[in-house]
Amino acid sequence: MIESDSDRIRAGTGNEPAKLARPGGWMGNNVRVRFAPSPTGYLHIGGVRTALFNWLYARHHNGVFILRIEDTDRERSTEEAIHAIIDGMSWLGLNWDEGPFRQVDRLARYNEESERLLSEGKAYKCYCTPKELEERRKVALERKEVPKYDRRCLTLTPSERQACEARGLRPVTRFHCSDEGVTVINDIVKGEVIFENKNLDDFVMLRADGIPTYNFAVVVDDHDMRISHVIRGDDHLSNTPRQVLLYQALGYSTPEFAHLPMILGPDRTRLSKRHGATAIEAYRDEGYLPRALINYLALLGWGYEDQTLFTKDELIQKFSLEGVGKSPAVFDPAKLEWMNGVYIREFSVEELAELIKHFLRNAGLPLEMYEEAWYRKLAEITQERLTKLSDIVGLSDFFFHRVQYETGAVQKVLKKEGVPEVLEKAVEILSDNALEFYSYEIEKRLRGLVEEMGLKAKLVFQPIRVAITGRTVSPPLFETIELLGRDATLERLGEAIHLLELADG
RNA sequence: GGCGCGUUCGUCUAGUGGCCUAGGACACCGCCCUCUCAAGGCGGAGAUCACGGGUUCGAGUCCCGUACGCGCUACCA
Repeated sequence: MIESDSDRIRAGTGNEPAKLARPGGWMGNNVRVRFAPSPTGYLHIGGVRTALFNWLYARHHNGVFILRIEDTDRERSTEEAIHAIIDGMSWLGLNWDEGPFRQVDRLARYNEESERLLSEGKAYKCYCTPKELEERRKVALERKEVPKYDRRCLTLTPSERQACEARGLRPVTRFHCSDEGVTVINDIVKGEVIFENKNLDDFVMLRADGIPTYNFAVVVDDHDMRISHVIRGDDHLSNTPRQVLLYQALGYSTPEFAHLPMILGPDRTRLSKRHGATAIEAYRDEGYLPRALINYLALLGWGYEDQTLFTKDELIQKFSLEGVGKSPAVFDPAKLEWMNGVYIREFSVEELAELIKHFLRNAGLPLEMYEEAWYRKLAEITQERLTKLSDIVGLSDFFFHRVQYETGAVQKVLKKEGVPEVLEKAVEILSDNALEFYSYEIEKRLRGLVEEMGLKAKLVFQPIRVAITGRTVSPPLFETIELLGRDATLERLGEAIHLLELADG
C-alpha cells in the first residue's frame, strides 16, 4: 500500500496547492472523506475508530479515502508520530487513496486565502501578545465574564499599526466573526444543532509565524480536497460553527458533517494515555489481530441489528452513518479480548503457527530447537487457549528451557502422598521402547496406570503435569508430553523424583 | 461561568408511537463436558429505559424542564 513513506509524504509538497486526483467519476459518485490526525503522539484507539468510520463510509460508497496529516502544531508534531500513523493504518488495512498530505506543505495556500480574507475585510491583523491575552482572559474569568477577544485590533489605524510593527510586534490574523444571527449545523449523527454567532469570538486563523491554526487549515484543506463528508469526533462539534463561518466568508460550499461520539475510558472521560495502552502499536505487540480490533471498534458507536461478529466486507456492506449512535461509549478491553480469541480460533494451524513463532522469537526463545511440524502441533493444542497471540509465550515457554516451578505448584501437587510412586511408574511406562511416542499411545498407557493404581485420573495426571511443565495449568498433558519428547520428559520426571527425595531426607 | 452534546442491564448495544411482561453480545454466577486451563453446550441473575412534567387511546420511542456526565470556550487539534 505504501510505496515509500517519504514519497507519499512529499505528495503534497510545493508552493502550489497539492495536486489532487479527480474523484472516481466512473462510478458517478463523489464521496470523498478523510482521516486527519495530528501527529502529536502515537495513533490511538479513538483515532483509529474515526479512521475506520471514514474508511468504511468511503468503501461502502465506492468513494475516496484521504489521509491528511494535520501538523500545524509545530511544537508537538513529530516525524515519528507520522510514521506511527502510517504504520498503524497499514497494519490495520485501512488503505487510503490519496495522501498522506501534510499541512506544512500547504502554507502558501493558507496564506493566499488569508490574504484574500484580509483584503475583503473579513479578517484583520492583531498585535496583542499572548501574554496580554492571557492576562485579559484571567481578569475576565475573575469577573465571571465570558473571556472573549475584545477586538481592540479590529479598528487599528494605519499609523497605530505601523507603531506596532516598529515595536517589532508580529501580528496574528484573526477572522472577524459576525455577532448577528445563528449558524445551523445539520449534522448527520447529531441532527440539527444551532449556535448563536454572538457566542463566537474573533479567533486566530493564522499565527504570528504564518502557520494556520486548526480551524482555518481544516476548512481550506477540506475545500481544496473536495471533501464531501467531514466525519470526525464530536469534540469538534463546538468548533464547527467557526468553520462554517469561514466556509461562507471564503465562498466555499460546506460539506456534510457527521460528528462521532467519543470513546471513553472506564472513568467515563475521553480515552487517553492515562487509561493504559491506547496506542495501536501496543495492541499489535500484544498480539491483537487487525480484524478483531476493527470489528470491536466498529461496534463502538455503531450497531447493526443483533450482530456482533462482522467480517471486513460485511462491515463495508452494512455500515452507514445513520446507524451511528449519539452517545459516547466506554472502551471495554474484556470484550476486545474475547473477540480476539474468536478470531484466533478461526485460523488454520499453519497460519497460527507462523504467527506464534513470531511472538516466541520476540520473547527470545530458541525457535531452532524444534521443527516446522512441531510448531503446527503447538498451534493446534494452544489455539483455543489464546486470547492474545502473546499468550503463547506464557503457555509454552517451558518447552524451551528447564522447568521453573510455579510458586505453590510443588507444595500443592507434588508433595502429596503417593506422588513419587506415580512419577516412577510414569518413567517406567514412558521409557518403554515399545511405546510409540504419540499422544494417543501415551494417553492409552497412562490411563492404564490410572486404572492399575486405582486412583482418580487427576491424581495421576496433575503430578506429571507439574513435573514436566512446572505448572498446574498447561496445554493437554498427552500432547504436551509428545511435544516435549521422550528424553526431555524422562529427564524432567527424574528431576522431580529427585527433588522429592531430597525434600524427604 | 458561557455555549454545545449526551443519558436503555456493570460494559457495548437492539429499539425510529402499539410486535417490549425491553432483545442480543461481553463480563459475572451455576450446571454439563473434562487430566489442568481453556474452548464448547445448557441455564441464571442483571435495565422501574437518568429524574419530573406534558402530548397521545397508547411513550424507551415525540415535546419541555431538572440533574448528572462529557466536550468546546488556546497563536492544541
